[in-house]
Amino acid sequence: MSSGELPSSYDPVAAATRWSQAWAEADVDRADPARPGPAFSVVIPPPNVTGRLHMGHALNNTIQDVLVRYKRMDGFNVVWVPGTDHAGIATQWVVRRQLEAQGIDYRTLGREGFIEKVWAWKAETGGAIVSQLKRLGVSCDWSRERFTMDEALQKAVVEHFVRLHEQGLIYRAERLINWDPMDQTALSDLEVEYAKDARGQTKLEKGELFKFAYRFSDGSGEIVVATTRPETMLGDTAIAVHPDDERYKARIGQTVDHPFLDRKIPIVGDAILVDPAFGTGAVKVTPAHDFNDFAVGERHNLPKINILQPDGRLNDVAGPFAGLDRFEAREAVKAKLDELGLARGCDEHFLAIGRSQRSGAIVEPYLSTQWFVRMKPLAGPALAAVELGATKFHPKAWENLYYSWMRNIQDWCISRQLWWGHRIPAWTCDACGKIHVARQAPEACEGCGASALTQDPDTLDTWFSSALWPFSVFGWPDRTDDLDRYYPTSVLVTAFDIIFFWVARMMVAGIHFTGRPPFADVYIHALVRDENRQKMSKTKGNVVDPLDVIERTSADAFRFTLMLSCAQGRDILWDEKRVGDASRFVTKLWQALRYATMHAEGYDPSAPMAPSVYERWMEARTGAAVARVRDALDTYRFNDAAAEARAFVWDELCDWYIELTKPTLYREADPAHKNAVKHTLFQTLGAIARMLHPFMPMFTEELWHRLPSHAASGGGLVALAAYPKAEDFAIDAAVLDEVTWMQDTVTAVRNLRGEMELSPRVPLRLLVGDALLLARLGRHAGALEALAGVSLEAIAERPVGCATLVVRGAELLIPLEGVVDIAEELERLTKVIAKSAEDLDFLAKRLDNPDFIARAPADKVEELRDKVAAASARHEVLLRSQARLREAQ
RNA sequence: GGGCGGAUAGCUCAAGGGGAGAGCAGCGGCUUUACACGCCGUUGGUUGCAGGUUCGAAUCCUGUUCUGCCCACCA
Repeated sequence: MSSGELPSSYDPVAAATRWSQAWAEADVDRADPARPGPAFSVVIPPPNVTGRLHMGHALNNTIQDVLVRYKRMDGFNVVWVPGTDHAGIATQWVVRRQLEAQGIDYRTLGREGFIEKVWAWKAETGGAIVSQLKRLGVSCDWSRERFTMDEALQKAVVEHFVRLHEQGLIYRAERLINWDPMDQTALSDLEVEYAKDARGQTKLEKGELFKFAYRFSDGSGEIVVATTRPETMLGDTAIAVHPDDERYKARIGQTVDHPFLDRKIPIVGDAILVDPAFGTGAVKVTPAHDFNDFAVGERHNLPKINILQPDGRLNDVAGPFAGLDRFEAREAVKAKLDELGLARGCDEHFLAIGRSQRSGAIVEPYLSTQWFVRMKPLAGPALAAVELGATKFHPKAWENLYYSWMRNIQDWCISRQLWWGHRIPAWTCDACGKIHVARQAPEACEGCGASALTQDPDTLDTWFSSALWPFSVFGWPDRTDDLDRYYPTSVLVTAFDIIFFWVARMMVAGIHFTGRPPFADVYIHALVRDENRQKMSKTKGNVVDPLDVIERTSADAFRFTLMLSCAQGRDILWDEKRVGDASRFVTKLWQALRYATMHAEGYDPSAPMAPSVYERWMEARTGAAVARVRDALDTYRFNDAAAEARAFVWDELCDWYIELTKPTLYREADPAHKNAVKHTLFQTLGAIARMLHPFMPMFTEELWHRLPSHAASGGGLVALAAYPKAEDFAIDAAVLDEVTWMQDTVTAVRNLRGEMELSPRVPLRLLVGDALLLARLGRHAGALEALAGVSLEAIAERPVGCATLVVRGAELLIPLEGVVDIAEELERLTKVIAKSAEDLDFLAKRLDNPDFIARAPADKVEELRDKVAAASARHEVLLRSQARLREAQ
């Protein structure tokens, strides 16, 4: 591209298409295990195939892209695997609703027919999130895109299931599980959520505690129980009391009659379940419909009577109530008890009600035969991996959450009564009922030899396949070059809300199947909330669409905003205004480039260069900035990295260096010096393009190619250029000191102008008495003229009526005749002196403290002595000036 | 009922034992030949509160208040 005349503003839309094409042509994203360099591998947290890009995705993927681009430029063999998750329940729902909208009941299609519809839907709209991701400018290796229902990944899931089963870690059992009566499927404990009250604090909902009496079979009175779910009394098989409760102790072993059903119910003593102080101290026990009661049933060998159908209606066991919905039945049972004179009142009560994460239906504890993973033995090594530091969380505080979950882990219910998902690799013999778990459908029953076997109709929890993601995407269970080269992965970037669902389960599966934890680092990032600290959600209507933001601004500005906001351990409060800040930064940098290109003419990288102290200063500052940005990136402090880079560009390059180049570039000057100035400008901008590329990939590519030095430096894409290293830049302490001194002088003059409200147009003279000082300052005459509007002059004798500046203990005078009157300067000086006295006092007091001298480290004492000396000298100079000024008055 | 964060300028956040910083907002100057999406200068803080440790505390310890979150089977 020709560098010619630069447009006055950056065109993000053109840049996006131009550079994403260029990257694709150059195979920038493409990973090749055969290439050299240490591996840096990342697997994307696969978004749901039903998903649309939201702020969380944008943040999550920008972070990964920053890391991936940084490491790629830094010589690593990088792979970033993208993909999507089949999201069993969510996807089945979406397609089901779509069919319903066309008047089709999905069940009429049959299993095969429905699944075909899902695949058709996926082919048509399922890739939306992928193309949305691309607009962020992320550099995933799209040739490796995976879907958790891909054939290869299905094979991995089968292997996962079969091996765990062989090892006795997967079992089938009748248990009380969480049942969603709306979707009619089992759920894991994690998929059950509890409502939050207005404050979002507690999760109790208003309900009632209904009391009713059971009459003893022998007619010797009644016992009153309290319940929040009266309808479950149809499944009661015991009444529990505390064994030490004097009221009921003697009743243990006796029975009561069920009022509607032909059933005698025993009184049992159970110290674990019963709190004598709560309710009536007697608890009805329904082992088939309550987790606590189930445990009581196990302890006392009680029958478990299921009163529900899968759809939440009562079954035949419920006798007169059969066919009623569970909530209708509740009222009917209460009415009936009342009618029989057994109701004993009702108290208001607050309780936790579990709802399905997906459907929102109130979850029912339900007796059912399902598949489970025995988690305890699997959790041990996964726990140890973090404890021993083989996998590290950033920020570290999240390890606590991981530990607490892993240490109290329960068995995982993995079967789902859904059609869409990984089918369970288990077959039941039609003849004898024997169950076969196998990689392929068995030819014949191992028990009776019959050939008719039926595959388990259920599918697996989506997370059962996600758990394999870090190695299934590389070809596991086969041994592949990818697996050798890229597993374990380097870092997992995700939000805290799926630490249990996903991170913990990947740790478990990864260690169990490969012997190694799946990632070295886990970076947990923040949630993006709205400006009122509310979670973004469709129902609240406060969702900000990342694509809208990109359209209004640019992907580069958007990404930079996210990174500037990305402080560890804090949520991000979204404020569109901040994208404006980032856009201004893009513009600022663009303008700096414009300035550089304006002066490109005559630049010759092979011609002689005569750099001044300012060129060497710029180089040194660049090296320091590179070091700071690298350090921040290496420790996942993205906000610091972005802020350091911005401060460097704005405060050092633009506000100082570019201004310092003007006297040289706009006037006649030594050609070798001019050449060096241009060289430094281009070099610095080139370093900035590379430094910022991970944050703003398209803009920096544009910048890189527009640099007049681009062709000369060999061309190529910045995406493939080397990330700058601090050691590439010479850092000379004397140079830094010299320029800082000049800057202090300029700032002192500007400060005076500000205080005096003197326009920069008003020329001032800067008088120096000391010949040595004058010689030194003389080297910066051009800078002082350009930046502070002062001309240097030697004086033999101090003129009357001068403003005084003290820079590094030296007195500089500015004659005020005809500019401001002496009284005004006296007033200013008095303020300055007051401050100076305060400073000196503060420092001297500390030095006067004998304890400080005695106990503080020697270097701190020395440091303070120097400070006191400097402050004291400055103060003296100021006082003398004041005295002289008073005389002059 | 357990556990984990957070509280610093008007706002959003830095500083993790040595005179509290940035961006935005505010105020006062600048139509300076890259940029008014700009430049220069500048106001603003008893670091939630109360104790303690230390020569020295925003920083470490104890308590406390507010605030956000996670886990848990109280009928």
